[in-house]
Amino acid sequence: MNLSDRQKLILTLIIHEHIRTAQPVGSKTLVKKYDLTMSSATVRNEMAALTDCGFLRQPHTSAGRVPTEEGYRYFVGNLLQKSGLPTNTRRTIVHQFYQSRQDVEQWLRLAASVLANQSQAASLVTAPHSEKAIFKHLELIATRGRQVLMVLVLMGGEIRQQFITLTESVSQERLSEVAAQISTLCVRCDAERMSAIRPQLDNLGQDILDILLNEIALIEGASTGEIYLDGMTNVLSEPEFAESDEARQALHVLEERSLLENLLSSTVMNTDIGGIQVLIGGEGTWEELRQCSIVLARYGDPNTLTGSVGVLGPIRMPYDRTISTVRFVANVLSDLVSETLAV
Amino acid sequence: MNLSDRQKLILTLIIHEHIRTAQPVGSKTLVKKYDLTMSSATVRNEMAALTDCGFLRQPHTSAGRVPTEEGYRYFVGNLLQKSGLPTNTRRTIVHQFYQSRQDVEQWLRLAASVLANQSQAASLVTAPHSEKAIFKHLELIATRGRQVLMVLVLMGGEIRQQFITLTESVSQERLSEVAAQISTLCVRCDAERMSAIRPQLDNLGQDILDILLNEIALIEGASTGEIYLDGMTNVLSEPEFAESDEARQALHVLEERSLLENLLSSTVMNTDIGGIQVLIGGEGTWEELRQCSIVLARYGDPNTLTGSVGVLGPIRMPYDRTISTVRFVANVLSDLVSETLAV
DNA sequence: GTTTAGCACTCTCAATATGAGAGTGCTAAA
DNA sequence: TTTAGCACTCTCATATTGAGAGTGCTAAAC
Repeated sequence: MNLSDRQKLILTLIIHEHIRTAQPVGSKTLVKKYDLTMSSATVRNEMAALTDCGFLRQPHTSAGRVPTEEGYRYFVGNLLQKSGLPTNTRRTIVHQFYQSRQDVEQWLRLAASVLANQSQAASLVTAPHSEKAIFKHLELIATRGRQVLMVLVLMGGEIRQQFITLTESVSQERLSEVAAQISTLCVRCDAERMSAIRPQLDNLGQDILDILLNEIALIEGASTGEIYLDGMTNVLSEPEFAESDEARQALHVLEERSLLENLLSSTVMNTDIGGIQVLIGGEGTWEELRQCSIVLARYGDPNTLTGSVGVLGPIRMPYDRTISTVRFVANVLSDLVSETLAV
Repeated sequence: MNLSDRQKLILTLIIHEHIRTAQPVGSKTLVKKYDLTMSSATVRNEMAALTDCGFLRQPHTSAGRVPTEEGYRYFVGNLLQKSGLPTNTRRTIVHQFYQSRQDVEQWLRLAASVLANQSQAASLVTAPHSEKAIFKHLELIATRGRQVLMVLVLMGGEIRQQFITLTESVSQERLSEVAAQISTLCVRCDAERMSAIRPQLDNLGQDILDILLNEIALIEGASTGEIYLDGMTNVLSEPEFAESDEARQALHVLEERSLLENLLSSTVMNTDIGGIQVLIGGEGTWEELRQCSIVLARYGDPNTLTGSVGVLGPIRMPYDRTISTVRFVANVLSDLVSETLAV
């Protein structure tokens, strides 16, 4: 679909105005508010053309125009010029990370919080996760009787803890010995090479290794790391969600882990690090997100650790600002990951 | 305030009916629906009396009656007979815990999920936390350059991980040695006794110990363990929250960690393990929760590890069922804690 | 002394009507 | 190609109305 420059301008202005007011935009209003050099009739003609293209829509015969999903898509794809985040905003964000404790969990929480506040929408951040788990360290801590706390550290800082029950009670010394042995033999190994060292272990060691491998299989099976959410209530204050239960449905997608993982794996996975994916109105697939748009990015290191960051808000969302923010936060996290977690 | 048996009956029925329908209850309806042996006029007289007591309220002159917060409080305090959860419901819940992985995080997540589903409201669960941190084990893992991953395990299974930056690069062997030394010397010690062993350590050990003590102070300073939420969207489907932003405000209390911690510390802390606290309509203090009730319980071991479980829903909540569920889940968690985490 | 039937009264809510306002599309002139 | 002008359409806020539900009061019945 080829639009004239004037049509592009008008589409942009309508979207801009609609995002501001959440109301249908009329030709007269547009001319007045933006001091256009043409008359309202001209604008009306162009609006009619844009409506034919499927980029605008009239809620009813004599209302102004509202952008369609298609209109937003064209806008985001063709008319949006990359705008960076204001320098002082960037500075504020970086400052917050700099001030926080050096703890991955804190960083992710902070990232979610920053996104939610900056975009006044719901945000999600997933912990960095690698498809291939590489072993780093094992710790076994006796708790009581046959109960043992197993702490597993992967390259990249992912930590898993789990209680395991052994067939018989074992002393802490013995446990530490086995843990040290496995840690030494397996460091930097993947699951396959870890299996290979099984013969070198005694009975207890083999039992532990089996549990360990089982756990690693679970981690590799997970499509994403832990998920951090924030700003869910921001979405509820948008006028379009004032009374319908569209908001409930949308937030439900975030709350229900399995739905969210589905969504993430079907969209983010084919995004490059640094790239941005914008899902407008559920893209026909996600019925619950018909009223919402999602801006997603991946962060981390392409071949090893990656995670997702994103924002969920109403379709009527300030895309330029949101995209800049998501991109910036993704970059900050990428930097942090490569500085501290990289293999 | 002393009520006659008949008044108690009528109050109970009105609350019951109002919870079912979310509508004001009239005298005629009540007589018809519950086959009362008295006439509607009698009921009207009693209703007038209950209104004088402040237990009922008329939304407008010619509507039925609606229970006031005071009415709910009297009901919960005096009229609610302890009803256990149906046996098969209990069995289902226990079964779910039995099936889940042996992992505290999973248990808590599951507890939140069970509460949310059973009560069709929002739920919260805090991780078991002790006011006095007792050291159990330290692990130091070299990552890159001067960056070290510190893993701290407390008695009771609380685990903290943090990146620390040393003044100079240190080998993994050396780190393991220091970690083992501190672990051996400090096991079962509180912060004070840990400080006492400082002189026995070399320079590196002292640096690590300082960081460790700092971290422990942070943990002890936290009023609660990690918080797990679920079922936030359940609240949004209640009719009383259909369009106002009361729901937003209420959920905001859950989302904003600091608010929630405030709420928890000011209410749960004076509840015994096994006891139940019911907060109706914000109890005059929590403006944002005017339309909500919260049912809270503590679980764990009174002197060492405790956490909270609770449900947030509309004031118009089936208190008997909710209270039974919260109590039951709290008991299940208490059992799990004493079986696996106890010191 | 309670309880109840009867009745006038009140108030909400849904349905209906009305008119102002905003916006459109079309036509003819610039 | 653009624009002024105009008839037309549709929504939305407001007002009106009547049915329905519920109340409180009074006087009679138990």
